[in-house]
Amino acid sequence: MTPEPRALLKNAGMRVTAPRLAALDWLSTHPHATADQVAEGVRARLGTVSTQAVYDVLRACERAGLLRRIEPAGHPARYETRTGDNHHHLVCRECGRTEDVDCVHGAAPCLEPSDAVGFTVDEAEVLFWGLCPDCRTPKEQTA
Amino acid sequence: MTPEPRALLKNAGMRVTAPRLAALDWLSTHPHATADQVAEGVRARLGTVSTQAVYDVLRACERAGLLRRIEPAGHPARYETRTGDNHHHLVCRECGRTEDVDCVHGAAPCLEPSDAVGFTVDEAEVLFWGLCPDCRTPKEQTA
DNA sequence: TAGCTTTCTTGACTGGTTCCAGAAAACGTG
DNA sequence: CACGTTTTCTGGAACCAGTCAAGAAAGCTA
Repeated sequence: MTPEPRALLKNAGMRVTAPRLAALDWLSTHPHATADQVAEGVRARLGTVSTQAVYDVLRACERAGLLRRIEPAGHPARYETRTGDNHHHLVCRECGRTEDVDCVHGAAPCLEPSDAVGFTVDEAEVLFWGLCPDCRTPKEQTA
Repeated sequence: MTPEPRALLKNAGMRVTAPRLAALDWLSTHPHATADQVAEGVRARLGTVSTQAVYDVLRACERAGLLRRIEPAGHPARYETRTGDNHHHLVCRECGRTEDVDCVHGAAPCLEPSDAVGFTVDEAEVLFWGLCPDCRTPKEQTA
């Protein structure tokens, strides 16, 4: 996956810009990063990049299906390059650390609500909430 | 459910205040309302109530287990009096309208992640995303 | 490389929510 | 039912992630 950021962008009919390459590249090695973290990673490679540019890049790539965005309640959004499979996530209530969880029930999990009351459902999102090993320790975290 | 707001508060060891009663009462007939909507409902009954008071009431009741809070990505939080059973939700991407969905797989659904990588999981949240009947019509919504 | 289009920069701004201080009210007692 | 204590309410400022706006600077096509 993420065979080549440059190729991914071209295939999606998007312009190949330095911030986009840097963001995709960095996310491929740092999954589940926040916009802020992506900005840092991109800046470490390119120098100055505006916050706005980072948000634009992330949104453009998300719309093109190159990135998937996860928005755990109470935490800033996170991004990952693993798209296509609707895998699930494990989120730490404390620090927001996010990990992948493969689907429990085969490929398409609880994808079908028992009663959609007229809704057109296009996605089932499953989030597992808990504490990561670091935050479970009795130390006094930010709480 | 919501047998008696007053009794619920007492049982939880909480003080019985007018805003709390009004909020609980209003939510019992208007599930999945936002904080703003609760504020309106409460004010319609009591007159002036500060926004802060509403948030405090909601948070206090949430902590006491009297209310459950749902935070769909990109939409303000919503509250409901139906607690205890970990039922799921159907959310409209457009307007944020939220409906209950009973668990597909018996009582506890996909509650067990296949691999928790050291996390202590305490909740599995399932959100079904789609469009509600009103937003699915070909009209030009906010898109 | 001319030229159009898309993307980046800068900076101000928003909405939802929380924090803070002080004032007011509700509770449990006697 | 007056008391002191505890808790909540008020009003305003602050917060954060994320967005909007204008213009400048790049990328892509010819």
